[in-house]
Parts: sequence; structure tokens; C-alpha cells
Amino acid sequence: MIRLGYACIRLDSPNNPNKKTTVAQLQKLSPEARLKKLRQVLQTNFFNLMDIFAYNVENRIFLYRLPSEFVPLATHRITEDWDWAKEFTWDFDKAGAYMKKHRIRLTSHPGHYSILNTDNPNVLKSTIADFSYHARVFDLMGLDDNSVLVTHVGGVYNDKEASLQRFAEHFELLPENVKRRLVVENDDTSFSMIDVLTLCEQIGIPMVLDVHHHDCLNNGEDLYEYIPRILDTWGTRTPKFHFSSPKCESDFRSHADHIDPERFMEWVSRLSDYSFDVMLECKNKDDALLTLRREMKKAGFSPEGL
DNA sequence: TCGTGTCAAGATCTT
DNA sequence: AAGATCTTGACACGA
Repeated sequence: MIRLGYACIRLDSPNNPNKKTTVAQLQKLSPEARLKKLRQVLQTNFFNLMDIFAYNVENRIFLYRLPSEFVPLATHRITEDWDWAKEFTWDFDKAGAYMKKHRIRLTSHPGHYSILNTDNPNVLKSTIADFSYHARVFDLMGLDDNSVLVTHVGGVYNDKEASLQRFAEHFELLPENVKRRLVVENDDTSFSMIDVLTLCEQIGIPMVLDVHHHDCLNNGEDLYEYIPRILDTWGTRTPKFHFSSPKCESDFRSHADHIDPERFMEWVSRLSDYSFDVMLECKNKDDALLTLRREMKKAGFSPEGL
């Protein structure tokens, strides 16, 4: 069984669950008006989330990434007096129940400013706070540990090996509810598939293989040789991959608007023995997913789930 | 209504 | 040491 998903927003909808406000805007308001504004944004995001879930189910899409901004400025000081978890208990329950009923897998990708292997204590603190926020949202929705938080290793700081080990050390400082959800993805400039696989095996957490990043950064390793080891890191959980297509030869690292169906079908057919989820990362979001499906169908390619 | 500056945040490269 | 870049969409404001 192979399931496809997309990240955060529907291409043609203005009603995505990523509405936000700014600190500057909130600072102009009285404490009461500030709370009102924050509540209004989160309520809108919940409404839009339920809407996008319904759209996804209609289109048999059961993997979806929650925008990090879902709770506006959740980790910023300006919202520290706002008990959003308590105020929105009903909405969290409702979203969780809907996902359980329809078997939707929700995941998240904390922003690139959250870096667990940082050597700066303040950055470490804000990173732990950010990861904790993401985990808390999933906890409040009652989601199981297939709802993972995907992060990268982080910076190199002129010493790759030491930076990998600092990730492992800092991982031990995380609260339990973050540890049970955190997974690491290989990136396209610093930490390769081998680096991340070794790290994940050492810590005992799952690895997300990003196929495009591997194409950007590798030492000639054959991806398919490592698939069994990567899948093993997931234990009883459902493995998850990231897939995207290069924009062009001259700008290879950038994501194309769509997924190249030939490359995708070739990759999937090499993994036909396995069950897993694939997050498609490209500008055209849900449209790219539905287009890819049509192209595969046209080519007579239809593994279970797709 | 439309165009534009700004946004919570870090690492790394450039000057 | 300071500034630009990465990447990137959407908010908020002023024309």
C-alpha cells in the first residue's frame, strides 16, 4: 500500500489553515484585542483545517502536513499568557476524531530556524520550545506516533562528526512526547543519506529519506541498497519518504512545480514489496498530486493505494 | 483593488 | 564584523 500526500496548502484555495498575524500588529492592540485577534486566527485555521481534511478525503488523500503557523505565534513571548490548548480543546478533539475516523496521517515539519544540533544555548532552548509546540498540537489531537515531526540534522559548524554527535546529545534533552515523534531527514547540502541513517540508527529514531536531496548530495551510493535499513528505522510505524523533482539541470536543487511521472514510477516500482507513505514536495501541492495520479493511470501504472 | 515592504526565527557565504 | 542569501507565502498598509 502506497499513499501520497502534500504539504500545508491547497493550490487553488484561499482558505488554508496557515492564517497568521504579526508581532507588530499585535503590539498595537490592547491585551483584550490581542487575545481576540489570536483566537480569531486560530479559529479560522481550525475551520480551514476541517475543510482541507474533507477535500483530502474526497480525493483519497490520507497524508497531509500541518502548516507550522497553525497556532499563530505559538512559541513567541507575545502569546505566553494565551492558553490556546485549553480554549480550543473541543476543536482539537474534533480534528483528532475526524482524522482517526478517516485514517488521515498528519505530520509536521518545524521551520528551518529550529536547529537541534546548534552550539548556541538560546537557539537550543527555542528549538526545544518549537518542537514541543508541534508535539503538543498532535498530542492534543490524540494522534499516534505515525504523526511525526520531521527535522534536519542542522549546521555543520566546521566539524561534521562533532555536529552529528551534538544532535544525538541534544536529542536526549528533549521531552518524551517530542522524542517519540521526532524523525530526521537527509538534506541536500550537508548531511547525506548515510550520515542521517547512521545517526538515526545510533539514536533509535526513524529516518525520512528525501529522494531528491539524495540525488543532490551523495557519494555515489545506490539508494536502493539502503532502503531495507532505512525502513527498519521505522519499526512498526509506517515509513515515510519525501519525493520531488528538480526544477532543471542548471537549478537542480530547486523543486519543480510538478512531479516527473517517469522518475516517480521508476522509483516506486523498485519498492513494490513495501508499504509506505510519500510526501510530494512541490509548488503545485495537491494539484501536482492529482496530476501525477492521472499520469500514472494513463500509463497503466496502479499499485495499491495510489 | 493592487503593489510593495515586512515578517519570529539561524547558518553560511560574501564583502 | 556586518550584510546578503537561502526560500517563500501571506499579511498589512499605503497609493
